[in-house]
Amino acid sequence: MYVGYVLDKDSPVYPGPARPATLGLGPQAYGPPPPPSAPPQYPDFTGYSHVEPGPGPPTAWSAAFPAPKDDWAAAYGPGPAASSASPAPLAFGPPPDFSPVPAPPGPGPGLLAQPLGVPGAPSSPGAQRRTPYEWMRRSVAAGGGGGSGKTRTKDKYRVVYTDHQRLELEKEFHYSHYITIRRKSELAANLGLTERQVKIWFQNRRAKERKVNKKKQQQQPPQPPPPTLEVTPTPAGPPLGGLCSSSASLLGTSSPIPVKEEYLP
DNA sequence: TTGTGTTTTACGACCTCC
DNA sequence: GGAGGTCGTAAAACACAA
Repeated sequence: MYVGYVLDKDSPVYPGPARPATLGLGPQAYGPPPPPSAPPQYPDFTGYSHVEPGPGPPTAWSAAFPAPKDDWAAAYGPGPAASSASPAPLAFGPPPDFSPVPAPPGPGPGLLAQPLGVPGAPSSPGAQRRTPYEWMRRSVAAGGGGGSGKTRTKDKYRVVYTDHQRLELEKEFHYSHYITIRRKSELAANLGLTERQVKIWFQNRRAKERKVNKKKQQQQPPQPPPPTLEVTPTPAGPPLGGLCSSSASLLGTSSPIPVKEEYLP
């Protein structure tokens, strides 16, 4: 959907493999559909401990992508095996405005200051409390399954993404709930995933977001509907309609959607 | 150790848009 | 027709209580 739009607008967006940090674009402006991303909307996004693979000893990151998926290799071509050889995944970092949540106190600057775990031991086995970010502690599980190319028709159809894969996906999702084609390609290449996986991850992530918001709404006491609700025109059907409807619930704001700079003429 | 509940990948069906 | 959207669901992975 909106392929042409995205493609047309996509080419000049990212001159390099990474989103230019100098763009200074807000989350709301990224992506053709109205990204329902707004800093206050993600109280559960408490920041990520960005485990930088860096030049240090190899972590689960490099071991998680031994080879491109067999059954996807034909459809998607050779996988980005270089993802394990270069720190490219980290070439794109959160934009300067990507700091909706105050970084927890601790060493290191910025959003990702809180250490996920010791590099090389990203699973924090000592952690007892089950947090919403439990996935941050279990990257090792993906070492055997990550990128193994199992499908539902095979013996093991589900793989577990590494912490770093999820981290980058979450960062991208936090930046925009809808990913452009170009960003999807970049992300897939950088993370050693297929574009299909990235797309499905975003779909599932949006579903999760809707589920969480729905639960929150159910937990909140019933509130009288706003007086303007009945006159609010319903946009076209899905995906825009569903998108907007979900976005409305997500955003809860009536502020006009700013047009991202890159999409301006 | 096992049972149970939750979360995470992955897919299919169906829809809209170009 | 193809792409991607939501929605529902299957099943693996995981956490936790008993």
